[in-house]
Amino acid sequence: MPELPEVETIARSLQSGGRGQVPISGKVISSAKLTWPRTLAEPGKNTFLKRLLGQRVEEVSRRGKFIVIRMDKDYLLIHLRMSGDLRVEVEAEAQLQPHDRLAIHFTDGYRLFFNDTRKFGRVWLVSDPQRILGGLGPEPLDGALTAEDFHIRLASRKRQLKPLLLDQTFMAGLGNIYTDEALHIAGLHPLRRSDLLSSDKASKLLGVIREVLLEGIRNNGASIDWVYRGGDFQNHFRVYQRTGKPCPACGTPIQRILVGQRSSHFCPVCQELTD
DNA sequence: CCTGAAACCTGTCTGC
DNA sequence: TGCAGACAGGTTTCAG
Repeated sequence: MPELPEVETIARSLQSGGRGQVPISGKVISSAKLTWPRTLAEPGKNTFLKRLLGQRVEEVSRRGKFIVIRMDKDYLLIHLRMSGDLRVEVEAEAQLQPHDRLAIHFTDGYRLFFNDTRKFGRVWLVSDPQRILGGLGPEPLDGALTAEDFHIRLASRKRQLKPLLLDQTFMAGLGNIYTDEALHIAGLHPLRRSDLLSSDKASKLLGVIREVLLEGIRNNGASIDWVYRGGDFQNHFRVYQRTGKPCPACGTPIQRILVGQRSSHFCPVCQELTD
């Protein structure tokens, strides 16, 4: 499900509340239940359950599409992949729901549930988060990433734009929705080659990526289908899942093609392959 | 290095 | 109605 804005929304709600969530910082873990063992990337189940006990949650943040839970001894890293979600409930109301894969119990009676219909999500318990997160590309919203840097990074590869933007080692956080939306606003075809973009176009693209991500965060992310409720960005899609509907800029019907096995939605007039 | 296909999963929707 | 097939927010791995 989630891309950067959805993961950011979830991380913020666990850190500071909001979205009907109770913050978990300061809570101490008293036990945990793993109902789908493959959810655990590392360490093994027994070590995981033992090492979690007694750890105090210090801070919840985000890196790329990972939720980063810093505790007093270790880090809990959670990747929601396609259908994962997190929720906090008080003990009196807390019940295992269908597709709950992991429940973490706190000493004050609250519980954190990891729910993941499609079972693609993964959890790591590590002392050094960089070992897992170190390969990620820059954060798109990090001001340290300049337009010039971005242009150089684009030019150093010979890739189709769409798959390159989805590559988390190139840039961390973009997924199928926000990439399609950004390419549309930037007026760039998803199959355009990365190394042939002018520095103006590259600069424009970075600016648009930031706009779209910030718009997503402002709307608490996008809620589609049965997964992840509470977001509103799905009502602002310009091209994503709007095949055949008019382009908001020129009225031409939106087209859908497969690029790297992912649906890509674009306007054939606003996003010409050649320019 | 780049691209495409397959795999990992469950659920929903469409068309015959 | 039933059932096959396509498709869904992501990533990894392998073949060419």
